[in-house]
Amino acid sequence: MDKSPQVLLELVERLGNLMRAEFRRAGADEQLQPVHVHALVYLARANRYSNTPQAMAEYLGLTKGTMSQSLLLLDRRGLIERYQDDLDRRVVRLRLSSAGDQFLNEGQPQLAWQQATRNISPNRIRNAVSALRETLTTFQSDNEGQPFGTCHGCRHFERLSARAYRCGLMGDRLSGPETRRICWLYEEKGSGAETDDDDEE
Amino acid sequence: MDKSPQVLLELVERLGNLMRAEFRRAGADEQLQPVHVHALVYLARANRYSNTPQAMAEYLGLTKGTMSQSLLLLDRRGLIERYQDDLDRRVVRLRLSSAGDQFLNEGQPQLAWQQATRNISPNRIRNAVSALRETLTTFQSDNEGQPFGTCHGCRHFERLSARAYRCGLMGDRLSGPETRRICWLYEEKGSGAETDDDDEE
DNA sequence: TTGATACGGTATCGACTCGAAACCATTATT
DNA sequence: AATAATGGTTTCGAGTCGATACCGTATCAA
Repeated sequence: MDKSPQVLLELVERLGNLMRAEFRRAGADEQLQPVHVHALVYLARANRYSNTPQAMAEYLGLTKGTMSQSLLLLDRRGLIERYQDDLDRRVVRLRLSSAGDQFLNEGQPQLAWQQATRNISPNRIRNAVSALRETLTTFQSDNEGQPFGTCHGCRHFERLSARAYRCGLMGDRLSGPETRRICWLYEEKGSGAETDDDDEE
Repeated sequence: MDKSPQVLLELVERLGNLMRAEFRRAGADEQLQPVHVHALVYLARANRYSNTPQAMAEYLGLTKGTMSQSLLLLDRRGLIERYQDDLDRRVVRLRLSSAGDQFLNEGQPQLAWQQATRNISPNRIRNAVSALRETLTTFQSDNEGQPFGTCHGCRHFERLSARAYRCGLMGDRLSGPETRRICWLYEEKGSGAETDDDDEE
């Protein structure tokens, strides 16, 4: 019996804790809690379908009520902007304000992590990524959570031409950069979880 | 420029969040917050030098004040026991009560994780462990955090004979199982962080 | 058209987290 | 013996978080 999975869990948790502490530090100037920083980071990475309170709550593992609270605070602080969706007027859409954008660029919450991985070869990192990604997928399909992936590897992704893409589920055309953002509607392509080296280019 | 480190960070955080949610679920019956469950898990793994509020706070990334609160709660719920150290009467020592032990065995907070890693080969897990461990070490030496390792790989570890061990720092003899518990006083052996396959046997 | 129902989001409540700072014993230093 | 350092506790206030009730909009069925 191998105890490595246990050890891996310990490491993920520990690193997660440290990053949370790091986020706490990064948000201290602006009086932000770690979860707020995390929300901003998410928002900076989310695509057009995923910038709603609901998707965000799902991603961060919070209830919509709690999420609403946090968004209220971020709005008060002027770090995000809320606006109504034209098609469905129940839906609120979110975007970083320029202040929020600036906060992320200046505070660099993820810098400490970049530093921490500096000694590890890209190859080893990629391997770790692939292993953890698989773990995540398994975990989520066990617990019917939302997947949250990028177009690359999504079953709805369609390539129209060399540089034109499209989401088959929503029917929209997508720009190249947009295909690399986090999407709520992501669904694994094949049935078997075949992930060989599907990082990103 | 490779974005893998960024992706790795995202994964670690996401998995960390999910495990936190899992801990929340596991503790719901007993009205425990995730951090309480985590504290119990830590206590079950800590060695004789590391079962104090201070070490625990360090490990979980909390201040001693906050830790004191959580311990109060766990004590009230009868999941841990506190007793005084004989040598230094300022020091409080902690142990799982039988109820706490039972909670961990029944609730199996880590089971979901075990499940999630079932499809990944031991070898890939070991590689991921090694990469993350190195990241952790670098991160900690960047931020002067406590290392928290096991005897294996610690500079104070001494092997007296085939089956007898000793901590050179504290001068105590250690049983085999005890050398595999988490220790607060851990210090990396060499100067270069050479970790090839130093998991555990 | 008109309900009934589902859905996205907000408001309120209570238990709890968390850092900061003050505080209390005990131990170490001088 | 006085002073400082150390391990823990207490207190405070802002905020998290799930649960629940609630509001407005959309969808579905007659």
